[in-house]
Amino acid sequence: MSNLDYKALSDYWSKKWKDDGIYSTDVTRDKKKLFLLVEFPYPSGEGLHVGHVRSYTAMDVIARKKRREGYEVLFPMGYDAFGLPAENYAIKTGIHPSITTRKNIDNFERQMMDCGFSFDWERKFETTDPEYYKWTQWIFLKMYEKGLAYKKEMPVNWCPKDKCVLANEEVVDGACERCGTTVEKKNKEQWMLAITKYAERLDKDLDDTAYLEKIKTQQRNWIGLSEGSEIDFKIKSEDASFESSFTIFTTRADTLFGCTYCVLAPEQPLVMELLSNNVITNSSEVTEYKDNARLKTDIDRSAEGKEKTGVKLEGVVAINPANNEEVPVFIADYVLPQYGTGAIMAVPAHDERDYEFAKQYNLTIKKAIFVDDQVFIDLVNNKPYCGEGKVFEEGVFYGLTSEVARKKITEAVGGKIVIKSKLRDWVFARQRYWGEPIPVVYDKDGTMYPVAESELPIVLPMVDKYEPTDNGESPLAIISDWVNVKGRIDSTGHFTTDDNGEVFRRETDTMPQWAGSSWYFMRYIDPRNNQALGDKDLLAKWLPVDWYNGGMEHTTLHLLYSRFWYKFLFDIGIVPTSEPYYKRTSQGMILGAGGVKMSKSLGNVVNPDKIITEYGADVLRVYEMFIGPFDQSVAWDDKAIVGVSRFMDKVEKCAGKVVVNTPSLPIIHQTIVKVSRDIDSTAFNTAISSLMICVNEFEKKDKIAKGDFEMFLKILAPFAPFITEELWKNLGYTTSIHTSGWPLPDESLMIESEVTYAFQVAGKLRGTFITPKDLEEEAVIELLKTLDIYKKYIENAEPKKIIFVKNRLVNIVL
RNA sequence: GCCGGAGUGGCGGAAUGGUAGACGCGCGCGACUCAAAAUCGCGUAUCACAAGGUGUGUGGGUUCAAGUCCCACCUCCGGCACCA
Repeated sequence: MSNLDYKALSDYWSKKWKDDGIYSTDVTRDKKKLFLLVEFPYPSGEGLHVGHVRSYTAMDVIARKKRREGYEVLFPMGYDAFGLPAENYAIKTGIHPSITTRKNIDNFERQMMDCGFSFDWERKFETTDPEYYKWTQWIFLKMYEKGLAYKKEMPVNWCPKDKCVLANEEVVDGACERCGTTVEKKNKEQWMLAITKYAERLDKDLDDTAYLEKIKTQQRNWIGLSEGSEIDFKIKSEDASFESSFTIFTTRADTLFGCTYCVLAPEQPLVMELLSNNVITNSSEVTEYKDNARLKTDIDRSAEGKEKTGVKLEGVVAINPANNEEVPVFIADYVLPQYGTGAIMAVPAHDERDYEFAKQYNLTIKKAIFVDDQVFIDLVNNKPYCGEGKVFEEGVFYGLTSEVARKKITEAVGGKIVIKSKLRDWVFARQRYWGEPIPVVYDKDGTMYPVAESELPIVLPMVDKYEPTDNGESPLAIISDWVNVKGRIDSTGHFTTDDNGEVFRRETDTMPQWAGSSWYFMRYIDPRNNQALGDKDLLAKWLPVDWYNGGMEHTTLHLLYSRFWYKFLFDIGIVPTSEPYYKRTSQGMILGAGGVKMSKSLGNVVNPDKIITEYGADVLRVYEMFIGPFDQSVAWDDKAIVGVSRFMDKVEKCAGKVVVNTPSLPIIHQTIVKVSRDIDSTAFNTAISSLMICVNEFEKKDKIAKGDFEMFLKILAPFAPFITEELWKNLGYTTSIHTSGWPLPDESLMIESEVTYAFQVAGKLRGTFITPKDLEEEAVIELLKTLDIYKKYIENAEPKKIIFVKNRLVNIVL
């Protein structure tokens, strides 16, 4: 066991580093900048998770190395402190969320200090600070000004337990992401952010980033761009007394000739129009189906899976613009109102879903495409042919490939090529207390006005009750001296408070938790600025973030949302680039023993405090870096920690063998090369492995050169900041190891004088032999021929071919 | 169904096309000890007494040489999913 008192070590050095400010960033300094970011935590009552430690240690290692390579590194930390758990806790206990949050933050901070992360704590802030959310509200106002924030009556996802509206992204398999309650549909007037306006850029601009490929792919899938055609269909009553039209969206305009019916989403406005014009002869049936669809939750609607339902609109027909054929029109809930135009042309011969529906309702199936006999074969086999082909219809399009036909046919029928996205606008409001107030007011007629910038921040008032009201309004709604505010509307249409003015009513919805985290990284650059969200020159200098590491679970929500906000801020001239993060990486999850998810119910959650108490923070850090490939999920293994603990003990022991006058070993120079390269490529596990190999070599020696050991400590320091600092001090240094230069290997000392060759016969390994390094082929073969292994396998046979790879192998083909 | 990622000892995992299993855990034997723990040393893919053979999910292929490259599959994990 070690002689070191880890607790005392960590307390001493944490304080010293803080006092000396060795990790603080001078953002104005004229040095090469590097902005490294990790996701700031939500300060839950559970405290720091070993998953946080994995992510934070990894970037801490990078930060420590880069500082010592001469970069001005910005590596900050803060807290994403608004959110439901604190509020739900308040409902249960009556304790104000700010109190719970404060307590949790203090605990998180203590834990992060214990871990020795080299954050610049001077830049810390919380999203719940009014000086911070002032700027969250300010961004909202700017979005409102540009028409990107708007209110809309719409069916929203409603969690009956949390009494709260959820974003689509927060609904997982039809249930509330947080509490698992089945989500209901409810019509509400909602604040929305028009993220869909940025869909194309959010996809395209990924090209300019260095995100991990899987992160790009996941974002692209989520955004779901597809290029297709919008084509108008006429619709009329059978007696031609009524005429109208609708637009369909299709990616397969090449199959337009195979359209044998059309389908509208039940929610399509045209359906209402047809009903109110009394042109549908089975209106009661249609109305019933429509009402049913509206009540269904998304999960009911899709859970029916393969069974498709729909109702024919009797009394009307649509006209296929390609051939002027009359086709029937249906409403069916397999057509989604929010995607495309909420209306489709159905081509059962070439689309799975249309085919299935056509079979069910006995509709005509007409082929529009051929590929040799494939289409025929498929249709006989009871399945549609959904691939590409050539146009089958006689006439000007005959024989055109799908790709060409899509354009030509779209053109011919007066349609247009468009790009659609699966993305929906972001529901940007919660009827809850613990969030940023939305900075708008309403007059007595209900007309809405944004507040003037000078009014910001709109501070969240203290309340006594946190329970949302039964009609789903925020508890803020009953704080009358906050909700009702006297003021006037200025010449620009903005509200300012004025005791002599009229009474207005504040918006009582608050922003979702994603708001504060959508721009937090920018604030670190200039965290105390009260004139702007950040000094323009400093933002220009420090943005974008060079490297952002975080969890895969944030790929489609936080990452997308923050990219959207950032692009908006770019458009209004606040930030210098259109992408916020240059590089994005993601650590794998840490699972419990046996590879199952850590959870309280399974009782397999590892508390970092416990590990630190038992082994010290250095061991925890090194273990988490050694545990497995950084980007892969790994199972926690209590037993394996002792290996790391032994390693640290060996390092300490080696310190006792340090002498001045003994030659440098090649291994240390090789290790410097390996560790440097591995840190840069996030191969932390192999970096630790090579450090272990190096110590094992040291151990075998009676004496270790002081220079060698110093270099060793220097490259171990990013991983194990406490012990290395202590041993460094013991070597007689008075300045921190963490401010020392990153060591460079001595190439001339790095090279071993001998190499081991593999000896192969016809590709099979038959032995090894040792030669001086860098011998030429002739000399090596010469030497080989004198050896027993050569005589044994080759004897007097004449080699057909000799493969020689210098310093590696000789392969003799007979 | 679509899109990603991964399959290597008892386990976590290493391997610019060039000695597969580094490093660590575990296990076995030994040293130290009255004893145990800790520590140190040696060993540890597999079949075989041995010579030698076989081995990186499966089947093919390219190559002097394949865990690595190519083709066809299988399994597991993650994401998306009636997206027209």
